Amino acid sequence: MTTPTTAGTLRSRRIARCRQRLVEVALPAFAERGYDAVTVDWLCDQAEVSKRSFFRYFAGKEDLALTPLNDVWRTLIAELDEVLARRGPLLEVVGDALVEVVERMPPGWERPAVLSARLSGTHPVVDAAGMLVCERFTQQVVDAIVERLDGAPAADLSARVVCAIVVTAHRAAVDAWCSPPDAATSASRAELCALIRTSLTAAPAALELTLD
Amino acid sequence: MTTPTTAGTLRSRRIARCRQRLVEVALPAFAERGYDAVTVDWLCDQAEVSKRSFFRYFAGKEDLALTPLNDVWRTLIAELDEVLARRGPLLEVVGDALVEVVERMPPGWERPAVLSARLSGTHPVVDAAGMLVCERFTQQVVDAIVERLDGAPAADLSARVVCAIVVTAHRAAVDAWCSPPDAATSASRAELCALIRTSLTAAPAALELTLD
DNA sequence: TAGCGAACTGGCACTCAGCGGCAGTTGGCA
DNA sequence: TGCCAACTGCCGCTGAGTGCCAGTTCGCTA
Repeated sequence: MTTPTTAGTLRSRRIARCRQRLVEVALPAFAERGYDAVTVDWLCDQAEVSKRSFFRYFAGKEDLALTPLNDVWRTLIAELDEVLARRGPLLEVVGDALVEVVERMPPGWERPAVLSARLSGTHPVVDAAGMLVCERFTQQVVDAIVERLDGAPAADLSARVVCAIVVTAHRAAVDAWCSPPDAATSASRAELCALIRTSLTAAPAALELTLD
Repeated sequence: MTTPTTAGTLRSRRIARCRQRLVEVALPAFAERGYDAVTVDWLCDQAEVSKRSFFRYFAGKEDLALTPLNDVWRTLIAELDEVLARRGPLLEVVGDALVEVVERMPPGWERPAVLSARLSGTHPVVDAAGMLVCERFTQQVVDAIVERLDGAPAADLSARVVCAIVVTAHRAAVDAWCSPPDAATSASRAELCALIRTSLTAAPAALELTLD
């Protein structure tokens, strides 16, 4: 679903399968019975994984709930070096890279992603965990940019602001994407990519927004 | 510290004093012995408040840890109607309002605020809780703006982006403000306000940041 | 292809955050 | 003065997350 099960050693594939099994059990369960009503113990029972292992695979219950969405950011982080080697306005470079990563998510990613996004919208605890991952992403970008544009004044702040805009555009796009009632079955990733692109291009105009 | 103890009914003043006592005990303890090492039970013991009441006064341990910083956002939220009645670019309006709120925080606010900010920098759990409050702020602004500029295209997204920039500028300013080793005793609120203003005016230039 | 070492695993018991229920208290107000 | 509603403390519970350790499984090397 979120990690191809056909690469690496036997061991790492087994882990990937376990993680995947947990995600597959968890997200529909969260949607049907409620996030709080589904306990980690129950999930472990269902997926036949010990609780101890659960916390080796996931940083916590929220991490599990956000796996599909977080995978996007984690992939982006992993590819940062390559991304930041490109030329052009940072906002475009990062924004484009984000869209590309979404386009490359494994087949079948959409359905859990929608469930994950909805959970994030309704459960602040989950939402917060998602923001944390975005924050980690921002930190990486800032570090890389500061090192790269060593002398530039306020490169640090600029990088932060750019990331904030990208993250905001992404959030807005995902919100819109997952809200139609039939999104879980019909939302396409092309749609999401289009939404992200629209938000990204519309974002700079926000600075002109004036009251009265 | 964070709420004047001289207003409202006897009852509400008692509550305010309890909250304050807890904050006063907690923040230094977190700083000295570590956030995780200080348990809620211990804090309740020290402040002579039952655990049950603790969770009536605070949304959780992180909420307590962030009280000084969160108070800023909560005040801003409370005054939103008045703030959004002003004229001018939204970014300026909201940014200015934020600075004004900081300026009006009660005397002695600085020291716990610094401790709070440091905690937020070192403990992701705390940081996440802080972002959640900012998110709540953003949501309020978005709702108000959408209602106000009913017809405007993408008013929703624009409001989000503006808030994201304000929040980012604030974060950057607070980071810089609390990092000198002697900040806990010497950091002044004028300094913080200046930092926020600088970040806010520098932020729009981020859109121009270009690689190579 | 045997076997060694490292990495992983499950199980158990534990800590701690946070909540629900309830009976007792307190303060606001008529 | 006395009533009512809001608040309080206490008890016990659930569930997330961790530390420990002995057992196993896999990958690698000879």
